[in-house]
Amino acid sequence: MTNITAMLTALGDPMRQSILDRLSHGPMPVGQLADALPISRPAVSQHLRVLKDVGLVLDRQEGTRRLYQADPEGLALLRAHLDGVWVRALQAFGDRLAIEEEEEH
Amino acid sequence: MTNITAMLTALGDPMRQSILDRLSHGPMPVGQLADALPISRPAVSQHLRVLKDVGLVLDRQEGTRRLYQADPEGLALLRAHLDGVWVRALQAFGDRLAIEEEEEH
DNA sequence: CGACTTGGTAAGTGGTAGCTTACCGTTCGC
DNA sequence: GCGAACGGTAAGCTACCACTTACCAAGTCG
Repeated sequence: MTNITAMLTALGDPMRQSILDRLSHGPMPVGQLADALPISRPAVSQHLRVLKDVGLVLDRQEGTRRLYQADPEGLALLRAHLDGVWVRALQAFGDRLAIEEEEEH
Repeated sequence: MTNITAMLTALGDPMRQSILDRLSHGPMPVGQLADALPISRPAVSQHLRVLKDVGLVLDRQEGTRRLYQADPEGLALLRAHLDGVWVRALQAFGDRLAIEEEEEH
């Protein structure tokens, strides 16, 4: 299981998508996330754990609070992978069009 | 539920990730996918249905077979979204570094 | 020290996602 | 037309995942 697979699997949950999206705007403590979401604080903690384990989120202690934020490095990896898939799909798509073109004559 | 959310949720399953990855290399019939994967053909059909519903996969009838392939357009949407998240995270990350720099003096 | 804030962990539960087998529809070649 | 190849759908089962409540640990401030 590569990192990318784990990342995509982690992002399979809409709540985690929402959390990562919010954290991409800047650091946020757990409580504040829980206030903005329709789930309990422990649930948010569990989601953050998952996101952290796969490298999509960073955290640091700040007094009694713990600030989480999106990890640009992890996102870069995911982005690069998806880019590869997209490029290949585009290539395959273009190839097919070329073949059809060929067949018309 | 936007398309992007649905796409990410669909990609939450490793088997679907594998399927989309294979389809990015070119069109493939259902049976061939099932042969290459450790699940039954109906299971593959169900996954393809999900991927198609969210716009990540295209299909066309070809005689008795049905060819599936990755949809470059859908992938482009997903790519663009992830790009946005990444850019924001990078921005937020840079901002924080700048503040720390400031505080040192 | 002692109260309060903040958050991670444990245990338990309900819902659902993914799988299988069985069945049926469609297309092609003889 | 008939049989074979190919694939979608139905029904049912199991396992896991997201959630909740309850509890505990750590830091802060009076």
